[in-house]
Amino acid sequence: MPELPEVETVARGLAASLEGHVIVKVQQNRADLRIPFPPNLKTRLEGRRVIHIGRRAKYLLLSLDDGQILVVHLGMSGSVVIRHDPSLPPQPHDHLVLTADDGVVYVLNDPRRFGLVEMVAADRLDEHRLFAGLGPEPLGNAFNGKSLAKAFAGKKTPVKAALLDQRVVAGLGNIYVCEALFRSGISPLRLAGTVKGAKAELLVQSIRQVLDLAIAAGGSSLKDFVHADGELGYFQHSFTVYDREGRACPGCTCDIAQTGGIERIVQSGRSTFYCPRKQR
DNA sequence: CGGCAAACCTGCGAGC
DNA sequence: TGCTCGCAGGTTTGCC
Repeated sequence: MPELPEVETVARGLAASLEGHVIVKVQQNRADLRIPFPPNLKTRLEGRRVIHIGRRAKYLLLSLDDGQILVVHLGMSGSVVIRHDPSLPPQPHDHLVLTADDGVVYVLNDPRRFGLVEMVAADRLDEHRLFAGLGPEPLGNAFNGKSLAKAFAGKKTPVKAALLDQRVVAGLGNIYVCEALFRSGISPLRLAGTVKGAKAELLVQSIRQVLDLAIAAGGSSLKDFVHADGELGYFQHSFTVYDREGRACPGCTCDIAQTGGIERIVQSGRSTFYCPRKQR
């Protein structure tokens, strides 16, 4: 489900409620998601205070008072929701349930189980296998036209696939890559190595813009994404190309009956939505 | 090494 | 109504 804006939205919602509180009870309902849960997770979490909640790429980071970080990835279908009424019945696919010292309950639910939970020492986070190869944060200072062009240099893969590569830039997924490419007027079929100079700079600005707007909208709620507080994001109403096959391209003045509007193609096994007239 | 398809798993909507 | 098929926001593996 979630790309960077959705994970950022969840992190902010959790921070507002859970930061500063002690985890008093942990209920783990299965042994693994994509990978096994950390051994002795219950023992390692109970009694710990959550001192900070942040995000790196698409990973939620819950910093604990013992120097460890609880790392959570939501995969395609994961969510973390706050359950203020602990008497509510558990839902299918509730895999991990944390109770805080104020009685508030936090539930990790993930039907497809593509997500993961890991425990990492804070001072070793960057060298951990999940984080060691990650590219720069797209909203950070290290990400700019020059650095992106450098990461693209010599790549023969389509720019769409290159932007989905978390080693190039960390946090983009299928939706926001499609949207950013549309904003920059770059065809998803163009080879990454040909995107440089002013084009690379424009692409960087397009990525930043679409992520900023999506975060301000609380992310995108397609099927099942909800904020930690249960609210829906609404950026899906602002999609220009994603999931809009056959619809008019905003800014295209040509006749949609003749052009067919937004097109859907498959690249590396995943849907790409774009306008072949505006994106070159 | 680079690039792509397939695999992991469940749910849902479309179409017959 | 009920079935089958295809597709879904991610990442890793293994093959060419």
